Amino acid sequence: MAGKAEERKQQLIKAAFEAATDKGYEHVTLQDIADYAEVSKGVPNYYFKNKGDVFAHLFEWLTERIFENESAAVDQVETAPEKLQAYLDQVFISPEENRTFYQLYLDFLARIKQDPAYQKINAAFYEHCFSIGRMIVEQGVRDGDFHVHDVEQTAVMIRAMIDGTLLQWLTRQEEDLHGWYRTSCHQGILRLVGAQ
Amino acid sequence: MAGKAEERKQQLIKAAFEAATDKGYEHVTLQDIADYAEVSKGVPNYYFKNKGDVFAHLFEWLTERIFENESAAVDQVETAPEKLQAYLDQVFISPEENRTFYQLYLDFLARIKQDPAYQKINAAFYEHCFSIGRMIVEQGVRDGDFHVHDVEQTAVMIRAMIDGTLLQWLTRQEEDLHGWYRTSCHQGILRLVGAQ
DNA sequence: ATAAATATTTTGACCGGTCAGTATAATTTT
DNA sequence: AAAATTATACTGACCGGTCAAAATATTTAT
Repeated sequence: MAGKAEERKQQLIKAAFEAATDKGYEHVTLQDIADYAEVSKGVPNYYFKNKGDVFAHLFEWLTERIFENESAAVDQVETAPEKLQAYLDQVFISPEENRTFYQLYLDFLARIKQDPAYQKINAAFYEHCFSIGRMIVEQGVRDGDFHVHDVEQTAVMIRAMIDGTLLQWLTRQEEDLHGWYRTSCHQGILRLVGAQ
Repeated sequence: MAGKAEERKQQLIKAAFEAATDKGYEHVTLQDIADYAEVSKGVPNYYFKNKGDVFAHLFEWLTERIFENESAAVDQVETAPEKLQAYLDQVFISPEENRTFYQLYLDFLARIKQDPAYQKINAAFYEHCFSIGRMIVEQGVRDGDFHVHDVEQTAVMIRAMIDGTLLQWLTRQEEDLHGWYRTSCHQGILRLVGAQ
């Protein structure tokens, strides 16, 4: 059945994710993916065009999952400042959880230039992120909590702030900075949106 | 001579840089480096421990060059707002020049986790960047142009803003966004530093 | 219901090719 | 000539992708 094949694909994507978090994206071989999924070497090639195709699907899965988590977090509170807080709490959910996800995301970012498929997936992810930011800013302006000239620009800058902060936190492997980066990012964004 | 060996190393690093901008970091082989330097295959291994060592030196060279350019730009003007402007003009100097440098930088960032040597080089680069930001913010506060509570935090957030913006611009390969990102980043930072 | 036929999925050996690193020979420099 | 440098050939490991055969599931025929 088609459902069965889809399940297998999901299993392989999950295996690729685990292999990548263990060994680092670039060192993952088709054999690794098969091993982690507990199937034989030929299986990944049976369900996917090639290795890159597996990773493209993983990238898609990863960005969709990040977006869904962020989106769900924002939806659970009412006011714009609360939504912003919830958004950032989700982005900086915990050092352990963040690290695997965003390290892998960074691996993909570095390869976007080479692969149009990655580019497309990332464009969709950005659009999703911008939509969260736009929604929060619009509501904040409407409620008089925020003050901005250009909602779209602000939404884009909010994501730039988040990505830049996460990037720094990831690449400075110093201890304990996680909480500091979360509050710094929060305060920075509050300034971006002209909160009082 | 020691100077001669240093020159050769520089030639090889330059070759690695050109090969990487042409073919993409991950596809560069030792043979490529030799070819671009117009020497034979054995030479890179004679002057460097191994391939990773060549790239570590390239990373160092790259980040130092970025920092020097930014630093020089800032030094050419007087006031804090002017320095900020000059800083960003240098960061967003032109789509073509930026793209090769920052694409390669992004490649390195993705590999920091795997390689302590890369991590160290990047830590030094960040420290340099923060020092530029700190200096501008301190002067701005002193002159009454800027208003911030925490200079250090602001310096770090300025770089996060820059990196996040560059990252977005790089990965959204849409045309013409370069100028828009420059002004957006500028306006965002002006809010971060409490200008007006 | 059972057997036979067919379709799908899985296996793992294998191939072609790449590449980092090595060893040694040739060349240049001192 | 001795040392340093460069050129070239080679090695061994690795890996992506293929494929024929085996195993399993599904359908059809009796």
